[in-house]
Amino acid sequence: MLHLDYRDSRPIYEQVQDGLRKLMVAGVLQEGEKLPSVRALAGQLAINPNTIQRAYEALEREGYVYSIGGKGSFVAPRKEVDTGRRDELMKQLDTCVKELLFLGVSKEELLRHLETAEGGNDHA
Amino acid sequence: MLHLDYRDSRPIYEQVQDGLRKLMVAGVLQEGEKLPSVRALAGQLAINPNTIQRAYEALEREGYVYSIGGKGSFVAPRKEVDTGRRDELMKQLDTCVKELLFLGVSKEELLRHLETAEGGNDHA
Amino acid sequence: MLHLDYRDSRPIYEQVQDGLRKLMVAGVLQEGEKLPSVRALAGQLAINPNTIQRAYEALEREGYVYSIGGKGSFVAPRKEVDTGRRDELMKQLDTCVKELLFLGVSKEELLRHLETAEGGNDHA
Amino acid sequence: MLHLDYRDSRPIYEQVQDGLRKLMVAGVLQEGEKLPSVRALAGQLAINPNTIQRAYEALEREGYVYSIGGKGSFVAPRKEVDTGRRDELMKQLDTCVKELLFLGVSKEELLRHLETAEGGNDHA
DNA sequence: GTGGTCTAGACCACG
DNA sequence: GTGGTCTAGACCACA
Repeated sequence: MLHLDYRDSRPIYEQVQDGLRKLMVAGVLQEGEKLPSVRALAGQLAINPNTIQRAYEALEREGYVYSIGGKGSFVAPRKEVDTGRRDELMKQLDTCVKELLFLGVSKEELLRHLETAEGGNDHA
Repeated sequence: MLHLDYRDSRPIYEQVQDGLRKLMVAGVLQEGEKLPSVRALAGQLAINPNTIQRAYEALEREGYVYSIGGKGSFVAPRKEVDTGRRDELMKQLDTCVKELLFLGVSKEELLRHLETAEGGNDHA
Repeated sequence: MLHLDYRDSRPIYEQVQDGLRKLMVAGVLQEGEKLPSVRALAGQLAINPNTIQRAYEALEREGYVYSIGGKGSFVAPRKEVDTGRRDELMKQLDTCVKELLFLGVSKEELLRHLETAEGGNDHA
Repeated sequence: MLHLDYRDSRPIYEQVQDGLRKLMVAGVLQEGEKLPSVRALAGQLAINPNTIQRAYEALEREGYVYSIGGKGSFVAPRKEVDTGRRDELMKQLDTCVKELLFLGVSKEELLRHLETAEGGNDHA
């Protein structure tokens, strides 16, 4: 379910964080749904529980997840995601597009990509 | 010319790498143009030459720059930029757009952003 | 009457404790008034009676509440609130104000805030 | 320099975080000044470096501190402290004042406290 | 049983 | 030498 690459320079906890975020964005993990327990996911990915914990904490700070001690961690309503996250993504989008245009990708191809991207989440 | 932020969490060599790449994307550094020598740039930015060297090497691996032993480093034709770089950017764009849509940003707003982004490079 | 947020990081018993204290401070629960029984409140909030019990005990330690075995818990006269509580609040106020001033909030703004805050309790 | 209370319910890393923040607010640690290294402070307080690290991370997220890998952690300019921190303090101030008034502390005494509080930082 | 905290000790990237 | 990451294993508060 979650892909880890130990040769990647990005830390493991960040890969877990990004992977889980993607699952939520894709709708695989739905609002209110319980994430695997820290220990369970750690076992499944064969990494240390502390590392998973760290990923969960980061997601909680982003507003993607909320944790209830003794109960588990759950997918938060998307409305509660930190607005700073949106700004960050916008900036990233900008840099990305500029370089792609520079590299010769046509605006049409980018637009086509935008259309394709929208599948995967059924805006409640 | 190049802005370094020592308080940024990103390592210096990466800031140099990204900064130079942006200059090339923006057309400030044009194809075939010679980059400043490692020692010159290091002196100008008051940092260790090793750090500059590392940035140049990374840009060369990306295909943005080519080196001629004893002559220096030069801006490569954009056609020679590693295709992996383009793919990576495309993937990043995709992830970015998906998450933004998920967060409630309208497709119209994204399109508007796309139009705005294209300014800055006036090439064929 | 009492708002519980299961997604809050604060434990439930503390939310109950703070919630009841606020009701007393606001004058909704008046001196001598009987608090709901542990079992009744637990039922109403759909939580474990132990959790309510713990909140009541904490309020009693603070002096906000006194219990009469077999009769229930009652709102204490405000004069009987533990002086330690007052000192603690004073210290907290101090720290708070110092940091706000440090962060550039003007003394005038703080005073304005002070005036606004006093509404809500109409006692001698 | 920093007081730790193991019997306090608040976690150690939070006590360290609050303690350092107070030192910065009081002007004991000035803008740009280097904080003790993670290991040094850990040794001095006789606690684990990871715990200190966590406090530093939290302060960095608040904007009170910035870290440069391999160099150390430094006091950030106060202008860069997260605005959310200010809001949080304002809310805390409000609750505090309301309860103090309820407990019979006169408005005059609170005002006197406000005047007293301002010593300790020489707004550059 | 869960998340949250803490310890002890290790390795790495950075400059 | 520094901060950053990770592991292994422990204990606690909560409900």
